[in-house]
Amino acid sequence: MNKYRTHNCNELRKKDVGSKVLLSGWINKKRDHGNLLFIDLRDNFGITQCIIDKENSSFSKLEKIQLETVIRIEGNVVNRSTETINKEIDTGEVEISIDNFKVLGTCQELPMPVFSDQEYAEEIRLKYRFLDLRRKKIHENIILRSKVISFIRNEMNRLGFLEYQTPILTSSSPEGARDFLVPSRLNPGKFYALPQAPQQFKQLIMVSGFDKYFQIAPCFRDEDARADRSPGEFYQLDLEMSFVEQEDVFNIVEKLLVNTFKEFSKKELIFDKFPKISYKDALLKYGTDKPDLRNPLIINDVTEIFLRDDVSFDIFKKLVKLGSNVRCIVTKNTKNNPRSFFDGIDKWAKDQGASGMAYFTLEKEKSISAKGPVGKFFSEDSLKELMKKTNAEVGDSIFFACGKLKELQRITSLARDKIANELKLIDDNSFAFCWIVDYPMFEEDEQTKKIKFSHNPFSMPQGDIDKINFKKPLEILAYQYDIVCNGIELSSGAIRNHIPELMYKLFSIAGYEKKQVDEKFSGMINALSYGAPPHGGIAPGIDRIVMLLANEKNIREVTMFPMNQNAQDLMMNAPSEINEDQLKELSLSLRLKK
RNA sequence: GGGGGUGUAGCUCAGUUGGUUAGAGCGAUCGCCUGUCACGCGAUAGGUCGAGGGUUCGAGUCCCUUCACUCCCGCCA
Repeated sequence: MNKYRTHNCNELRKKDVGSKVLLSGWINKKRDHGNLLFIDLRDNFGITQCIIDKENSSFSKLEKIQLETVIRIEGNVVNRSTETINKEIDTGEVEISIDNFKVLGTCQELPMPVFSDQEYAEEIRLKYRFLDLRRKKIHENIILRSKVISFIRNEMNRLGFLEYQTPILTSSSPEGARDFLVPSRLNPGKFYALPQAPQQFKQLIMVSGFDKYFQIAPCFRDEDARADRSPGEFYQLDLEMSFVEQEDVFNIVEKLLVNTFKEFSKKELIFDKFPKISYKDALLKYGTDKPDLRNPLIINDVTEIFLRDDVSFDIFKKLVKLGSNVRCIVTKNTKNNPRSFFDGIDKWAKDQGASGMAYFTLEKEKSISAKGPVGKFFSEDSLKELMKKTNAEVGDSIFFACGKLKELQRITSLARDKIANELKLIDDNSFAFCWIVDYPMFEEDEQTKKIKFSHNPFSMPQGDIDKINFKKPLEILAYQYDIVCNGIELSSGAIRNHIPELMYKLFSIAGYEKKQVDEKFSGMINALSYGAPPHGGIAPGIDRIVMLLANEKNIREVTMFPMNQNAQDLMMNAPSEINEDQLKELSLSLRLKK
């Protein structure tokens, strides 16, 4: 018999009454009645109430013991009387009458309570993460994460994928995020980079003939954190397939995600078959390439209305002449909303750095008119035209924003969320997935005006290769796609370019000479020259999937040992200084800014 | 790099227009209590009001600087 326990803390039931048991766990809570003491003993599995009275010689020792001390309890399982049954816990019909106990791990006064639903400052949670992780919600999140990963592994195997590991110490790549660098002792002055993703390796795996690859892969990017973005490291379900087209990847990933989300969440999936939205359409209708499709509001471009002579809204008209656009959001049947709702949106838009949002409500008595501060500037004809363009009806309201395209997209996208939240149009009990497709291969760098890759340089351009017009690179679309769920970007992927000549051609447009490509991507370009299969893949973010399933807004709530926003591990004190000998061995010297 | 928010007891927070000795709940310590499950009751200890400077007769409160945490922008193929 194990010397610590015969049962865990969630095991004992009515049928066990009368048996002698050993339980080990943490003291979750004590209720001391002076002559009678209740102890809630907790472990990973649950809670069991234990009880001892003054007759017992251990009573006074147990009475003094700190919460969160680890003890072993020896006692008898006894029935609880009907009125003392606790339905909140699985073991609530019984309790342990304590014979004796033993301290297995002492506990000092706690820096933060474990048994509490209170929220704590992250600083203290991260410093004492081992205490924080004992708390119910986050403990369950981490277990969920494990189960999700294990489920995904099984599904991938079932779908014919095999898991292969790829190197953690690899080479720095010029495109993309900032690399984490690791100095090489054996090669003074040279550095490894931690992989931003196993992108090149998974393509090499395809060239090596393995057909279907996946990996729950750690990825490292030295970029600033966000609520949904860990600094430093995160995990992707990295996958790649040979001899596939875009649709083949879509079919596999849709199946996988639908199964995973149905397995682990009770929320409704609005679409089993994910709608496909082109990048261009997404920016117009939603102002962003990661739209929340639970939100029914749609953005319309109505710039043309402001070129009409019977519209006299001069502020917008002037801006339109100077190259601005006007876009609007229609809210259904909001004619009776209070003035404060409309002004609130306008004020909010100003707080977001926009020049505000104009609005009016469509009304009809004898003729159609617009009611609101700027309503008088619109003729009935122009209103009819507007209604036709936007599907607005009498009783609806329209919010307008005017600006240069990028800024306009930003503010209308935010406004779409804001207005929908105000009107409670978003059903939080559902998941809305979509594909964003047809990303442009290239884009213009706003500052340098140079052409650069807009996403992944290894993506395959769309269309017949012989007919691609390289003279107009900004018009070339790529077989590049993203998955978005509830406004969160879950993954991006592509059909890859496996043709070396085409690769050189595309890199030359982005300003790389053949020699540079050979140097920087020698492994890849070399491999593509020795018989590469057409291939493609995608890499859904594991942390974000678990975040959605756990209904959390912050990625640290589903990460066991996260770093803080400044990329520091407060528990392990990383990063830390290293000594002179270590530096010397690596042929490094520090040049710190003062 | 930039913008917003927060910082008061071990933890979560209150603290009015600048005005006497900075408070509460939880936790800790001590005492009382035999059926609780957020047990109850009483007492005690516990404070560089993030730090530095300034204004003032007087600063937790106003001003300046700075630090930490957090959210956002930039960044993240």
